[in-house]
Amino acid sequence: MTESLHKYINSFIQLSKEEIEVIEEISVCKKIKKNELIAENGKVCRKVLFAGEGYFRFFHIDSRGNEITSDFYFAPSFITSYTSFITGVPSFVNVQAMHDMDVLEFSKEDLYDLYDKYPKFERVGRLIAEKVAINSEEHLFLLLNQTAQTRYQRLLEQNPQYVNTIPLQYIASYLGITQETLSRMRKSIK
Amino acid sequence: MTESLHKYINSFIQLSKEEIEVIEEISVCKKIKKNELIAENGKVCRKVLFAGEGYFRFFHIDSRGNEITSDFYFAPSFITSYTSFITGVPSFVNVQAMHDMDVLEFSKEDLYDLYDKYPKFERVGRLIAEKVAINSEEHLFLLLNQTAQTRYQRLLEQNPQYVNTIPLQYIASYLGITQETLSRMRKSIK
DNA sequence: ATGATTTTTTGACATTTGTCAAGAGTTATC
DNA sequence: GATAACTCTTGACAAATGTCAAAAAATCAT
Repeated sequence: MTESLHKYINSFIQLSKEEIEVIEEISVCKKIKKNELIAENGKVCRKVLFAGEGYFRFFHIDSRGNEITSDFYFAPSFITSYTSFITGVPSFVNVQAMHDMDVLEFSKEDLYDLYDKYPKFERVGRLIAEKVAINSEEHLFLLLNQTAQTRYQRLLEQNPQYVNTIPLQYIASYLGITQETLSRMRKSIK
Repeated sequence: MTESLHKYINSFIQLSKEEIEVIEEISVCKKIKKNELIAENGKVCRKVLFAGEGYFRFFHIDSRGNEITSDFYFAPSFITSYTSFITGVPSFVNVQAMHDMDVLEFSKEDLYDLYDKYPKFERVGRLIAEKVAINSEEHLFLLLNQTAQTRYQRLLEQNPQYVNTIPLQYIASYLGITQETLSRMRKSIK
């Protein structure tokens, strides 16, 4: 598991032996159950997880009581309710694990300590924030510019290993359409 | 102008005299004309601007030749084609000034130098990246969860000083609807 | 395996939104 | 201040998507 984390961090910055040890020290292994919420609407999220495999779903309940899936995060990645973690405001999204899985957990305090003590980790923090920003920007761009059908096909192409296991209703709200429309769309693609 | 920049940076981190001087040294004052593109589709964006007043529009041309406004950025703020600036990939959005205005320009090289030399600026970089991420996340959330009408009213409330001067067509595509639909919506609100 | 639960598909119909075209209003320019 | 260029509104109609209800298919738990 820590193996997977190093590989991930190494994909954007080189860490020394010491730095690897330091981050290992503050990480806590956890087992997460399918459907478990790692961040919850109304609660402040004070931790970040690192997942080496599997994926997470971001969702909330809209004014009419429907669950709306706003995002999927595919491993390897850090996962948190980003806005809540950063600002300390209660999360408006729920973040849900879609599988049983092993993760590494980091507390906000430990992470901010790291930022203070090691400029290198401050940089890691910046790079990850930039990654999140770029990801959201792309998601936004796709939502505004591509039809639901194009976005669905893109999701299929980019995450073939997962997409066919995601319940249709989740994908539909992620695409901003109803389940029925997605079902019909799918049929017409074949 | 630099005055306004310090005030802005100070709103999230305290800078020393030296640090203020350093950032002044690498900033270049520029005059920007209304409608000027500060980042352009297909071109790599290697600079960040700081604007003390006014606002910018992010847009691109969709597959059918229509201009789609994907975002507005209101001063005070740093402005760039974020994804292109960070990744070095050609920008997919155009970023357009909506007024004549004065801005400060920073080159990528100078900024990255600053990151290397001063951990404090590395942190500023992180905080700004986080701000961008949070902003996109919120925009995404609104797009997926609120009706066009709610989003329009929200835009009105949050930026009353600008919204009534933004051409309707820009706002409409930002909301993901047509100009005609927005016009009818507006009528029904009154 | 079998019944229960969940997920997906389908149909009929209502509603929303888009499209196209024309006209009214506004703003800029000479 | 008249003309042109742009922006906004309106109407009639078409197309896309949503809603509700029910059936079919897939999955889960005992």
